[in-house]
Amino acid sequence: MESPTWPESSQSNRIKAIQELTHGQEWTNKLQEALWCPENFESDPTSIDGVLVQILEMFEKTISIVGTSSSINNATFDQLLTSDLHSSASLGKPKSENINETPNSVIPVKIKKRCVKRRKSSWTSTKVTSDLIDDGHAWRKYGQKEILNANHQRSYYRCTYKSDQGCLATKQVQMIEDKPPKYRITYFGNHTCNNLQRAPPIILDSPDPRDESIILNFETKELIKKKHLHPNFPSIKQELKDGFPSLSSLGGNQSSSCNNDPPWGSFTHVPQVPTESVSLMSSWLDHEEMVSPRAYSGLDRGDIIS
DNA sequence: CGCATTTGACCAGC
DNA sequence: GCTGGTCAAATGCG
Repeated sequence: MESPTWPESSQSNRIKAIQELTHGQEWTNKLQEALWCPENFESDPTSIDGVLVQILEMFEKTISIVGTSSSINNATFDQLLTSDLHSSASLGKPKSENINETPNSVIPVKIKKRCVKRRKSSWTSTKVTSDLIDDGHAWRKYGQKEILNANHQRSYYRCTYKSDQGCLATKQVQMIEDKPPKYRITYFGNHTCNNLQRAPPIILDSPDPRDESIILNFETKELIKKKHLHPNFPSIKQELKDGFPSLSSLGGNQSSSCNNDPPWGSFTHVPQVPTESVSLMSSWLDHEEMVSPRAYSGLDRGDIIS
């Protein structure tokens, strides 16, 4: 993404924002170290809380800085957020639809069904989890495939509101281990659909429910100690087929939210004693084009695509 | 009847 | 040509 043009009056704000983001990156690295090498923090577990607080403060400062900048109004910001989505949406249109714009061409459905455009580079987030819990979004399964060198099939999900609101968010669920069950969940794209309900927090792989964990609430900036799964989580139907559970309940016909937050909604759950690899903040912080103050501020961007 | 899932086929990228 | 991602008809379910 090309960097926006910043008027001189906003140049200082830009510098401040970059400084805050740089600090945030440092704190995120510390958090990553805490997740991957918890033994380094055993002597002072509260330091993890401190790191989280620092990250939250970074977000708050950056949001306020950018928010006061007159160089980017809402329309520009929305355009920056969705430009790639719009382009990919147009690219992803079935070939037949484009052809239909040409009056003289009539293609039999069976001959040329569609034009499948693969995503090239979009916002992604990957996590490994042993719990197939609801991530707060409504997903519809649209495919399942055997993957080479994988013991289990991979399931493909897209946002339920894709047809309604053009939301292009998708995710893939791949079982990578049987015992204990372990799944790699990869999210693609940001939710652009508009759903008023908030997403419940995502629980990142906490195989042992007795584990004491922290919920990071991006809205209230509260650190919530928890002992159990979030009460809002529905129980997961364990419909096993070929050793792979149906994720229908995970996808959520329940009161799921489909707002424009990152897939983990407004909460991020950080196990204090991670037992599995987690690629979370670092993965989406790497995609600078997706780092958006409004994405964190919980503002509704549902009217971006209509 | 409407919506979600299943599954074979199609298609792009490598 | 192979592989993975997506489509869409068929099917199932509430």
